[in-house]
Amino acid sequence: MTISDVAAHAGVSPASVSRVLNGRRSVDPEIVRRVQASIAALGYAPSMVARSLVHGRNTTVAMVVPDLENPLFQGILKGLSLAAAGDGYRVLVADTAERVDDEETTAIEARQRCDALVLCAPRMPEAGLRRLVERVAPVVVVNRPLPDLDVPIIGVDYVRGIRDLVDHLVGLGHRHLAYVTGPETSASNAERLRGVEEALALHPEVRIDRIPGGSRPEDGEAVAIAVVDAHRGGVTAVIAFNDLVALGLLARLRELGVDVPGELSVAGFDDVPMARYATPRLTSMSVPRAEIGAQVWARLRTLMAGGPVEHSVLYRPRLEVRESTAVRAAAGARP
Amino acid sequence: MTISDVAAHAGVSPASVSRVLNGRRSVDPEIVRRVQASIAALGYAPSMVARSLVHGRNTTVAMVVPDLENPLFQGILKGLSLAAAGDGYRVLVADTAERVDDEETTAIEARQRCDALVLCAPRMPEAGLRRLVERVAPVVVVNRPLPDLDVPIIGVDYVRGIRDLVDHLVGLGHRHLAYVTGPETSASNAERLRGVEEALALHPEVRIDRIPGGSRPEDGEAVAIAVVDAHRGGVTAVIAFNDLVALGLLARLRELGVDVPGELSVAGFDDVPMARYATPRLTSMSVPRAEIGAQVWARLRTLMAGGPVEHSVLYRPRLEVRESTAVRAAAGARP
DNA sequence: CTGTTAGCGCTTTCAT
DNA sequence: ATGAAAGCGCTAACAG
Repeated sequence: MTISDVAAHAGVSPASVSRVLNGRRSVDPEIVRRVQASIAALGYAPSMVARSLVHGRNTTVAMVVPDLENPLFQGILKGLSLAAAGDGYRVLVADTAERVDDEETTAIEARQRCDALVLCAPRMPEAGLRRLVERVAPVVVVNRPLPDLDVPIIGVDYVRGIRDLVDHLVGLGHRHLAYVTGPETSASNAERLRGVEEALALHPEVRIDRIPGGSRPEDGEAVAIAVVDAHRGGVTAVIAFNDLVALGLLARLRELGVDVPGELSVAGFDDVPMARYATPRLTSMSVPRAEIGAQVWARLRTLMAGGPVEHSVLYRPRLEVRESTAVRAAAGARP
Repeated sequence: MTISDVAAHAGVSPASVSRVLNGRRSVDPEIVRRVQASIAALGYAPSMVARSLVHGRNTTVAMVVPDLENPLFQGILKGLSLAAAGDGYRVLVADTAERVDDEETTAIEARQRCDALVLCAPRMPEAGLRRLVERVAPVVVVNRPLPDLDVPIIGVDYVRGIRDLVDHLVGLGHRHLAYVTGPETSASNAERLRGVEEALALHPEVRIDRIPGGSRPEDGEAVAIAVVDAHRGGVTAVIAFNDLVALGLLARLRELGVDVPGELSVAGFDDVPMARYATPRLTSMSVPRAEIGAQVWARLRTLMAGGPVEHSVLYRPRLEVRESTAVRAAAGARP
C-alpha cells in the first residue's frame, strides 16, 4: 500500500497525495476531500522509512545506558523521552548490560539508526570514549567530564556534592567518616573521591576512611559488616556511593542492631524516588534526573539543527536532609 | 557519503560494494580488500534508512508505556530490550506520561516507525484498545486480558496472585483484612479485586475491606491514616495495590507508631527491587519482569516472521514471604 | 493548483 | 565474479 495506490484511487497524482498528507495549503479542497476519503477507504499509512530517506533524518535519537534498571538513567531517559516527544522525536534505548566491551559497538550501531546519540558510559575508558564521541556526532555525553572535547556534556557535580554532604555531616558534629566506594572504574566514583579529598583539605580535623563497596543494594548489604567495624573504630557517619547502596546498607544495619542515625549516620547520593521511603528516611544529594534529560534534549536539538556546541552544564546536587543523618551522639553515649 | 563514493574510490561498482558490505562470498578477495580499504579511508557508514526502505523493515520495535518510572515497565523494557538485541533488534520507547487520551495516537505513531509494537496500556478503555490492537499488528499486549482477540498477551495472573496472598495471610491467622485499591481505571486493579472476591468466596470466615488508594508511594502515605482506622476497626493485615504503595504506607505507618508486622501485617505486589530492602522487608508477590519482556520478544519475533499468533501466557506470581507479614497477634495482646 | 520527474541510498535481479 | 539498471515509498523541484 503506497502513496500511488491512494493517488490512483483518488484519481490524482502521487504528488497531490503527498501534499495532502503534509498539509500543504495549496491544494484544492475537493482534492483534499477525495484524497482523505481514499486514505480512509484504503486504510493507508505512510512509510516513515521512505520519508526518512528523503529527508535524511529519522526524528529518532538513541540513548545508550549501562543499565536500564538504574534509577538515575531511568529518570534521565524519562526526561529525554518527554522533551524529545515535544518536538516529534522518539528515543531508542540501548542497554549494554554493563558490558563495557560492547559499549562502543552498541553506540555506533544505535547511532546509525538514529539522528543523534546520548551517551551514558560511566565506565568506558576515557581514551576510547573520546574516540567514540568524535565518531558518533551529533552526540551529548552524560556524566563524564571530557576536557577539551567539543561536545556538550550534561553532568552532575559529584565533587561539590560530596563536599556539601561532608559539610553537612561535619556540621552535625561528625569528625570521623567513611565513604563506601562505588565501582573501581566508575568515572563518577572517581569524582566523588576527589570530593572526599577536597573535603579533607577543607576540614583538617576530619578523617574519612574508604570502604570498598559497589553500586547496588546487594553491595550495600555486603559492606555492612565492614561498616560496623569502622563504626567500632570510631566512624560515626557513612556516605554511600549512591542511594541504592545506602538502602541496602540501611536494611542490613538494622538487622545488625545498629541504630541509624542514633549511633551512626548514613547518607546516600542521587536521591532516588525510594530514598524518602526508607527507614529511616534517607538523607541524600538530590540530582535533577528529568531535568538532565531535558537539557540533553535541548543540546541535541541544537546540534541536529546545525547549531553550535552549546555550553555544557554541571548540576550541583542539592542536599536533602532526612532522618538518616543526625548530630553525633555525645562521646560515650553508646551503651 | 554514499555507497557510490566508496565504489568510485575503490574503482568498482556500487553493487560490489554492497556485496562486500553484506558479506556475500562470491566476491574476489582482491575487490573485498580494495573496498574495505576505501570504506576505512573514507570513513563510510551505510545508511540504515535506505537499507530499511529496501528491506521493508526497520529491525526496531516500539514499546508504549504509561510511565517509564514504574519498576514493572522498566523491568519488562529491560528484558525486551536485551532479548531483542540478541536478534539485532532495538527498542524505541514511548512514554505516554499516564495521559490515556494520547495513548492511541502515540501507539499508532510509534508503530509507524517500527516493525512491531508492544502495548502496555493498563488504563485504556477496552473498546478503544481492541480497535487499536487490530490497527497496529504485529502487536503484543502486556497485562490486559482481551478475550477473543487474535493477539498474544503476556500477563500476570493478578486474580490468582491476590488469592495466594490472601491465603498466606489467612494461614497466618488473619481474618479481617483490607485491600488498598489501585487506580479506578486500572485493569490490573480490577483483576486484583476479582482476586479479592474469589478469596472471599473461598474463605467465608474472612472479611476484606477496601480502602481507596492509588499506585504510587505518595498514595501509600496518604492512605496510612485510613489504614490505622481500619486497624482500630479490627483489620490485622493489609494488602496494597502494589509495592510502591506498600512502601509508602510502611514509611508512614512507622511514623504513626504502628508496629509492622507486630500489630499489623502489610503485603505488596510486584516484588520491585526495593521491596526486600524495606523496613521491615516487604512480603510481596513476585512477578518475572525481565522474563515477561523476553516472552514478549519471542511472540513479536514470530509474528514479524509471519508466524502464527502464539499462545498467550499468564505468569502466576510467586509469594515472597519476608518480614512484613506475620502471625496475627493473640487477641488482646495489644497494649 | 496539479502533474511529471528526478532522486534519497541501498539491494537485487539480470545480463555479461 | 562483476556491472547495469530497476526499484523500495516518498518528497521536492519544476513545469504547465
